[in-house]
Amino acid sequence: MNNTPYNVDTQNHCESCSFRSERQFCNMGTATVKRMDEIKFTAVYPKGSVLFVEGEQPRGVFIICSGRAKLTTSSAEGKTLIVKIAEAGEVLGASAGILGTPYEVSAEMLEPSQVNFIRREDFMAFLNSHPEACLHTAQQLSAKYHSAQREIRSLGLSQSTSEKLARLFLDWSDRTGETTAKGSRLKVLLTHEEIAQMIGTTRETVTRLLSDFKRRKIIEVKGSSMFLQVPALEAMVSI
Amino acid sequence: MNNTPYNVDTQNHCESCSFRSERQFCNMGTATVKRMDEIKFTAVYPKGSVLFVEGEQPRGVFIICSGRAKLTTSSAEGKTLIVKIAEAGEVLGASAGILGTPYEVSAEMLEPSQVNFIRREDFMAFLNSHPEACLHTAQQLSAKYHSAQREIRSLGLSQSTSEKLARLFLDWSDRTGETTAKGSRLKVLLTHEEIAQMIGTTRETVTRLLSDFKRRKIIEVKGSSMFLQVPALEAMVSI
DNA sequence: GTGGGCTTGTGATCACTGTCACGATGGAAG
DNA sequence: CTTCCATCGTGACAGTGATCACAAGCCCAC
Repeated sequence: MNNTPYNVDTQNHCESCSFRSERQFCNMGTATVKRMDEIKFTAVYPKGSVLFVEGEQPRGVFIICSGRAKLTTSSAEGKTLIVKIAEAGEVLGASAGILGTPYEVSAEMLEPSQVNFIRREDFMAFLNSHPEACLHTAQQLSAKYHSAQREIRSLGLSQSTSEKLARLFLDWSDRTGETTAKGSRLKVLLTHEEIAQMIGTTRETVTRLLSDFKRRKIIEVKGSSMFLQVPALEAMVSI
Repeated sequence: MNNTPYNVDTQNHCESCSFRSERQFCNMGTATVKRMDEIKFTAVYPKGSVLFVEGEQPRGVFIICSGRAKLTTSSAEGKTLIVKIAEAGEVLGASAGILGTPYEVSAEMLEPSQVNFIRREDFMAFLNSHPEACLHTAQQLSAKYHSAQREIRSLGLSQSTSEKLARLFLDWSDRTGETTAKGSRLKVLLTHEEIAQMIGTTRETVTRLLSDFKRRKIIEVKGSSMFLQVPALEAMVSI
C-alpha cells in the first residue's frame, strides 16, 4: 500500500490487497488471483473521470478497488438517468464484454478512486481458464441483474414521484443508514439534480418533495446529514 | 421427439434435442449436455402455468425448451408490470439461484410449453464442475442484464407514454418484424391490458394511443397483424 | 470582503394521463 | 341463434408533475 496521486491508497497487487477477502469478486484462490494480477492494469482516477460511455464498443472490464462510480444512461435530449451508484468491489462492463455488445451505461467516478482494468480478450480467456473467476463473474452479473430489477420495479410500479423518492431513501437507509434515536442517519452526497436523475424526475420536484417531507417530519436535515423516519417512509411505498 | 399433453413436441433428451445447436445456453459440449440430462426434470406446462412467483425462495432454474413466458413484478396494490417476454432457450431463475435470494420476478407460461427444471443444488454443482455451463450461464445473465437495462431506459427516460409505446413497437419490430411494402409486419399476441402492463400505463391509455397512431398512419392493423411505419416511430423516440 | 458560479426555493401555468363510468364488439360455448 | 364474458372504445374530469421564470443561499477564489 502506498500513497499516490489524488490521495488514494493504492493496492498494487491483488494478491496482497488488504481488501481482497471482503470483496465478493476478488475473493478467489491464490492461483486465480495471481493470474488476475498479471492481466490487470491499475490506474488511479480523479473525481469525474469517465471509465466508459454508453454505446462504446467494450474494451474490457473495470474493477473498482476503491471509491464509487455513477452509472448513467441518457437520451438524445440530454435527459440523464442515474441507474446505479457502484461501490468498491464491483465489476463494471462485464456484461458488455461477455456479449460483445456496446456498454449499456456510462460510468463516471464520483470520488478519486483506484480502478483495475482488464482487456476484454484477456478477461474472456481468464474466464475460460479459471472456473472460479467465471463463477464469481456470474455472481456479479446476478447482483447487477438483481439491482436492475429493483430499479425497474421502482420506476414502473411507483404511483407517484414521492413514492419513488421514499423508495430511494429506504434503499439508502438499508445500504448506509446508521440507526440513531432521531431515525436512520445518512450523509447526502448528491445534489437535488442528481437525486432527480436517480428517480427520473426534475430538480424542482425533488426540492418540493423534500420540503414536503421536512414539513411532515418524515426527514430532518442537519448539514450534510439526513435523519429518516423509516416507518413513515415505508408507509408511503406500495410494495 | 414425440407428441404429449397439450400438443407440445417434447425433446426428452438434451443430447438428442433438435434445437440444441440454436440455443445459446444448451449449445454445449457432449459431456456437459450429458450431465445436464442427468440432473434435469422435463415437464410440459399448459398456458397460464406459473413457474415461480416473485419473492419465493429459489428452488432451482428453469430452461424454456419451447414456448414463451411472461416475467412480471407487481406491487401490493395489484398493479402489475411485465418486465419481459422470455422466449425458448432462455434460462429463468439463474440469478436468484446463484445469489440464493428470492426470485425477483414471477414467471407465467404464455403458451403450452416444455420446460426443463434443475434443482438449485444440482445447478450450482453443475456450474462448479462444468466451466462451459458456467460460461454459458454468464452469457445468459449478461443478456438478462442487457434487456433489463433497456427496460430501465424505456421506463426512466421516456418523456411520454406514446414514446414508451413507440419504443415497445420498435423493439418488437427488431425482434420479430418482417419487412413488407406496407411497413414492418408483426403479429400482436398481447391484449391492450398486457401492453399497458409492459409500458407501465393503463389499458385506456393504450387504446387511445393506438387509435391515435392509426389516425396518424403510423400503424395499420389488419386482423392480428400490425404494420408499422418504423421511421415514424423512430421519430417519436428521443434516444 | 466581494463577485460569480453552482445550488436550492417557490410561484404560476398547463399538458398529460390516471380514474371512473358506460357502451360496443366479438368470439366461444351452449 | 342467443348468452356471456373478455376485450376494446370513448367521454368527462381532476390531479400530478413538467416547464418556465426568477429570487435567494452558499461556497470558493480572488
